[in-house]
Amino acid sequence: MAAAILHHPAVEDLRLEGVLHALSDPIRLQMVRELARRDEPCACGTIDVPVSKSTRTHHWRVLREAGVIRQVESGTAKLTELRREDLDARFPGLLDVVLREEPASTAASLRA
Amino acid sequence: MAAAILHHPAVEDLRLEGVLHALSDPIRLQMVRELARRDEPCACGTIDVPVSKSTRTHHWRVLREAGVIRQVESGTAKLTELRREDLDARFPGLLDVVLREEPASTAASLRA
DNA sequence: GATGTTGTTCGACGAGCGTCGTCCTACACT
DNA sequence: AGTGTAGGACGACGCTCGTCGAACAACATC
Repeated sequence: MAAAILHHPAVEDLRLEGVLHALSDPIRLQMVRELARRDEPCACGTIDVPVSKSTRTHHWRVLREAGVIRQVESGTAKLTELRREDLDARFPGLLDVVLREEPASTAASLRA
Repeated sequence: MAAAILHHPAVEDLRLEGVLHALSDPIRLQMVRELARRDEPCACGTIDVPVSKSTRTHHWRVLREAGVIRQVESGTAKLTELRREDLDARFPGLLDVVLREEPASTAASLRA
């Protein structure tokens, strides 16, 4: 791993399409929500999703390159966290929408 | 066209992933923004985007099936409008984020 | 009825995405 | 040193997506 420089887009380079696309996958949405729930940098391996290890790596990269998360290496682990401030600065309200949506709750309450 | 019944998902059936995916394409984003600017049902042919006619039809269908727009036939034309209230009810703030983003403005102002 | 306008349908094509398994690298710990 | 652990790199596979042109359908208008 050799402390490779991980590519993170600058705040002003965040593209709305990219962020929306990154968030439009169920697995990635799950990852982001779990990340938000913890509210502190954590090893990405500790967030489990029903896909293989390499697929997980792929999703983390998509999220990182879209600017949704930030990752820093720490030993063998890779600490991952949401870029809350950056996202809020660039697309105010977007993260709130995504995180407010409880998986299979709002729909049910609307139906009732 | 024979007054075919156009499929529109009910409010409670709107899925966040679907809406995000529908909005993650530059062309569709452009369509939605123009639709919002006009703020009234208008023939979808009057909104021009740099793609062919059939591609346009494709994009309108994606937006409709995701629940972003509503279309009703009127003669040979097809009146199209944003489902503002439905989107605001289901995903409060999302539409605001998408519409606030002026293409190539916020980034520039942040850079300055 | 002939022509024009609006929009759809139907393949087709290339690119990208999500997924996987396997191998590899780097650090940690005994 | 040897073993374990966290994660990446690579190649492959099938599917979906965005795109197009050509042909078609329905209505309007002359």
